[in-house]
Amino acid sequence: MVTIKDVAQVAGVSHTTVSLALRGSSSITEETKQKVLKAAKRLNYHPNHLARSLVNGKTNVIGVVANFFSSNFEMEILKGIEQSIRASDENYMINLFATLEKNDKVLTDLCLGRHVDGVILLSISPSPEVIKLYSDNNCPMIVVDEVAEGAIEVTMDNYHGAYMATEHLINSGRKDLAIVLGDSSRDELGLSMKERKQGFLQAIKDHGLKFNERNLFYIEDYYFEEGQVVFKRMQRYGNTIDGIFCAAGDIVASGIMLEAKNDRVNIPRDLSIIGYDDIFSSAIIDPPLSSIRQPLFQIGKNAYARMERILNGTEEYKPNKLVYEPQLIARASV
Amino acid sequence: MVTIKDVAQVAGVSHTTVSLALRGSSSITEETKQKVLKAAKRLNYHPNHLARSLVNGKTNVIGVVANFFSSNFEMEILKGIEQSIRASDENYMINLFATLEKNDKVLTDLCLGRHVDGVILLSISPSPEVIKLYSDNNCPMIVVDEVAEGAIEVTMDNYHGAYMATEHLINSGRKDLAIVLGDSSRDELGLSMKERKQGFLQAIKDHGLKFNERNLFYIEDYYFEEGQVVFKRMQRYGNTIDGIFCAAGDIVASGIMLEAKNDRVNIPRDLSIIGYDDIFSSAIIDPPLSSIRQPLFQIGKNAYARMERILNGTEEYKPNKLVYEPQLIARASV
DNA sequence: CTGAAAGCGCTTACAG
DNA sequence: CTGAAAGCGCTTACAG
Repeated sequence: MVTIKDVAQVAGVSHTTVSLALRGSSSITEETKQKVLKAAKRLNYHPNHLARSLVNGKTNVIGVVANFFSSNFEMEILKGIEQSIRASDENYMINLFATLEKNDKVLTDLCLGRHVDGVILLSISPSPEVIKLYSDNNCPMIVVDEVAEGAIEVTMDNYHGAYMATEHLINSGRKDLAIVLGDSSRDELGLSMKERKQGFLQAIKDHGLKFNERNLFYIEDYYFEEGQVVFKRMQRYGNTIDGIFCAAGDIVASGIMLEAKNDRVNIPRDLSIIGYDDIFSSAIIDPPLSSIRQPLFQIGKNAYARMERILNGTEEYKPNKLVYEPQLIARASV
Repeated sequence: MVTIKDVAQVAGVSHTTVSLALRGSSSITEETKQKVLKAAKRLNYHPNHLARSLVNGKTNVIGVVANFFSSNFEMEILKGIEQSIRASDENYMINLFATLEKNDKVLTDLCLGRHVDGVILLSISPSPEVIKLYSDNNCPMIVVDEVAEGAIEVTMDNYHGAYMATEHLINSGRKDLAIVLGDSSRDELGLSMKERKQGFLQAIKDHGLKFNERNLFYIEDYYFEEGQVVFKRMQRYGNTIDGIFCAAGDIVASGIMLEAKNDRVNIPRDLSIIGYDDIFSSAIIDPPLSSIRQPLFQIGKNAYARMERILNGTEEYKPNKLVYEPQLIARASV
């Protein structure tokens, strides 16, 4: 392994000079600088990032933490982050951490173990202790889609989205509504699901309808197949459901639709359904699926750009809240 | 920031002892060990990973490099990797690097800058120099979906997949076939696209048909919308195309189908189409899209598990080749 | 303009 | 069983 000392030896200077020259210090002659650069090139020298970070106190990596990265929500946000990285000429690395349980442990280690300069959490809810830890350690934290008093909170108006979706069902004459919620944390509903449930219930109430608790369904992993299972569960008792708000998203909604089709249930004649996320396929399935669109790409893009500005000192780190608005996309499934 | 010395002071021992105790050295009394653990806990001590890695010479991170992570191919592989991580009790971190150009630069820096202990490349083709660099530095490299003589190569039989797809079209009576290729590298076709093209042409030849060069189409970003554009391009000249092999994947194929529908072209009566990847929505769009399925999830799972075994010494790192077989999923679009 | 020294926070022989 | 010392590869005052 070639180190700064090897370069120094070849260039015939001290390793201090190499360090200075390599980072373009103005106190180095153009001549010695060239010597150093040439030697570095010849030896194919690359600074050891660990050593550098250890003394600098910064790692140049931004951590992105989520329960998983393989679902549509995370994927769209990642797309935005990627685009932002490309548009920038800074050089932060993105470190993805998938963590199902023990969030606090991972987050604590990320910060205190000096793995990252800042973090972006996706649908992860940090405890107040962790938030304080980050704040005490000057490690900026942007939390997307969850509550995090004391950090930068970026949320979508899920209440409003759900309200619109539900109203859309009601306006088309549906009366016996069901809701499908996603519950990946396995103990408590995440922020967005909580809000969607509230929006759904409120819309029902505001329109003088009643909600039957039996019409509350849960899925866990946001898989297509879970939608199929949910539909079967719906059929178990004398089913009078005529409208489904699939708050768990379009993929699950698609599964419900396929099973409904197999079961000769005509959508939207016998049953209306609306999803969430407006994924690309929703426009081309049969019938096209109504949905609620969220600006996930933008959110990812902005979150990264902001983190970058905070880390390079262009913007001050100041905990606050930012809410994005969803949009109803009405299609033939309702 | 609390360091090992702070813990030592509180525990009333030397920092050496702390280091030993924390990692469960057998040469430490149970008593002092407890003292140390208590002190560490009280101070909320977390070892600085940078310092630790610097002296260990290993980082405990595995780099996953791709052009982007937001497409279906990468997503499915990521799913597999995630599952593998969860099934394991080792503690490697996954570092995702998205890099459009200058692959070699990134890869060199990853290795020489000691960012990672090993890398998994997705559809990224490393130069022979880089492969040698990794090998010289004892940094294992697994390359998925590309050529990499001297590293572990994991590929899918794209030639065979394309051949099956094309034959499927031909068997249903199609004669004037088109192919849509993805070309994200912007200079040379990637391995899988090259192979798919060959399989396609060979099948045509083997069945005594002819290929019209005009029927060769390219897209760049694997976007749904590009499929729509491609279909419009197909319509430009007196179109006699009656079968499309969308080697660029199901998302693009879906775009083609939507545009065809809008144009009152009946699938499969007037036009057959088959995609690649068998994404979840292919089963529910109208009509259901034939496709070629690849075991991406398995590939991701196995690649990670293997890397882990190599890094912890359970398996020897030995460059070789592994080929996975694709599977034809016939649906109504052909 | 350049170099010797100290230090970042850890681990690992080596004494005792 | 425990501690003093050296060292990982770098950067940053501080002299000269």
